[in-house]
Amino acid sequence: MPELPEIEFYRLLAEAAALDRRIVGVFAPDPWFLKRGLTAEALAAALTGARFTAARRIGKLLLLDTIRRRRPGPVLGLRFGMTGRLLVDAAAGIEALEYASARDEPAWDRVTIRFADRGDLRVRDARRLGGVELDPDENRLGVDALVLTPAGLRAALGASIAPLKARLMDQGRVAGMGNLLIDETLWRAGLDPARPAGSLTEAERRRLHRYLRLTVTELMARGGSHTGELHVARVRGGLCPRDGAPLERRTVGGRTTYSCPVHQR
DNA sequence: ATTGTGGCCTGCCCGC
DNA sequence: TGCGGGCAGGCCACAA
Repeated sequence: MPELPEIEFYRLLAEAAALDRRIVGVFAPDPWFLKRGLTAEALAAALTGARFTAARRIGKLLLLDTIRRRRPGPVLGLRFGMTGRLLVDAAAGIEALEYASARDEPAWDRVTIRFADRGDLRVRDARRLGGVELDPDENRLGVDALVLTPAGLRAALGASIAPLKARLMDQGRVAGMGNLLIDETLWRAGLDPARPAGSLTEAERRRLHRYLRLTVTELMARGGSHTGELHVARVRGGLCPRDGAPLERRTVGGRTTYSCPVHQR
């Protein structure tokens, strides 16, 4: 599913292929996909005649800045939920998206933004868990996981008694981490996802910070959040790839969680 | 304020 | 072969 690495790929795709092209139309046939009262008409009115000037990302939120007649326009916010993909000129933003259908139906295009040169940018989302909005509140998101500092991590964890995993999933604290990425990170860092977030020692926090950055950047290089070492064993009855112990399968922070009871403490 | 829970949405896969 | 149910999870509303 799209987590930070996938959205960063989408950002790069948009940056490379969607900027500075004049928008001539918007096709948004699914009202459900338009958030915060946005309508297809309002979206078309906001974007027609405009161009994208920059592709930014905070966590899993992709932001496309616009300009029209030299004046800054609204920011287009794209969320991809679990099965969303970004397509520019019908080229896939990412080849194989975990849990996404093997099929690839144009009927799943929830928003299509057409450019004057006949190309287009689309959000294709089978399960409709993503969404589109104008001028999303960027302040609701915490620090992006890729630029999180040790001090930022300490602040994000605080003295909370909530499970470590739940705190890392909270997009208002740390933006960009999803279920797979967090399981992989905590598995590498040797930390129990159910540990109270505030119970980490200074050394453990440092270790978590190091592995968090390491895991995100490495999975980006490997091709996405589903390419981790833990991932292959992330099935019922799976064994820890590090020490061979049967992995524990639990719900932590409301999410199915796999962890190793031997080396994750 | 913090923490936890359930529902949304749909495709897929398993078991009968 | 068809079908029902469980499951996937990012995000949000809501409850305690």
